[in-house]
Amino acid sequence: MGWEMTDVPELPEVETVRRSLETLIVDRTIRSVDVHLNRIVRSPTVSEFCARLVGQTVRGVGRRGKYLLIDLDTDVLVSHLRMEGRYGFYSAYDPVETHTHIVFQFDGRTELRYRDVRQFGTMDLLERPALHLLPGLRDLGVEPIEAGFDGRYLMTAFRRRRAPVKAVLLDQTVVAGLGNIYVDEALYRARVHPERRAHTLSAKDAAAIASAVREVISQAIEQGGSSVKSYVNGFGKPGGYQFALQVYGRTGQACAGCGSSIVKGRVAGRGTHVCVHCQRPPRNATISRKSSDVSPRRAGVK
DNA sequence: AATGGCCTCCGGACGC
DNA sequence: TGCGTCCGGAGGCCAT
Repeated sequence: MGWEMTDVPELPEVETVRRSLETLIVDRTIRSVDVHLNRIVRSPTVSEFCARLVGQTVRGVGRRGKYLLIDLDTDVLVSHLRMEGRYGFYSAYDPVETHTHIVFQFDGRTELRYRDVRQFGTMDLLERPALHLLPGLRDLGVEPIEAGFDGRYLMTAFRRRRAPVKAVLLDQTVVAGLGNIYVDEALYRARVHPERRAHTLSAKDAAAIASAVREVISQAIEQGGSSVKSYVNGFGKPGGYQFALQVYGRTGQACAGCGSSIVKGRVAGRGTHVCVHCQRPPRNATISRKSSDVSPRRAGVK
């Protein structure tokens, strides 16, 4: 696993976790719950969280955007991995790894463990009818790989937004589940510079972005995502999509299309990877050909 | 009122 | 080695 990448679970990685969990925990009954780090549990109180979970059986595992939805008898456990949350399925005798914050014990000496180095992940336990009230989950926009997400939909969102297109694509109320990696990848494939103001984009740009998003996300799902960190040990194979990445993490390397160097800068407060030759910078762009002449900090030479 | 941008949470990685 | 800085998803806050 020497090719483990430092990245954050986005839709494809969460979907990969969902599929793994589905095979591992559906039909299992929770016998006890240990919470070692209270901050992960946002609602209800930690004691109620544990008490209500005990005795419930997992009926299914869903996903909406980057949220995992663990369906129980009467409740739904809503889990967001944020930066580095991950699940693992273990024997109760397996040594407990560092940063293990929550443990769900099942029958037969098996456990689902939640680990999270950054401690940013969250869990909420809600009764099923209250699911649509949870802030964040409640406000999500369309799923990028479902009907309704297309150039026209994006154009409607773009028209009223003056922010950089990257910021709009990262806005979960517009599209659910995109994060830094796949936005950079999709914009590269659509040949749109991330600093373009959304409202200046043409319908053609919006259509190109929509199809690039769909393509990147569906291919990443097929490959099991590109985040090794979010896999479920033993089952979900490590993702393979990192080998398909064209710009993310390739600072200083050659663009596959034109051979010029991939440049890294900052847009919407995020590290942003661009081929300034294939993605024409708008006027006043901070990531432009000029800035690309300044030597990159590190060429990822292998 | 809605929008955009900045700050916060945290600790590992990295630079000096 | 030791210390400071950086990084980021989403929620909170504030200015416009």
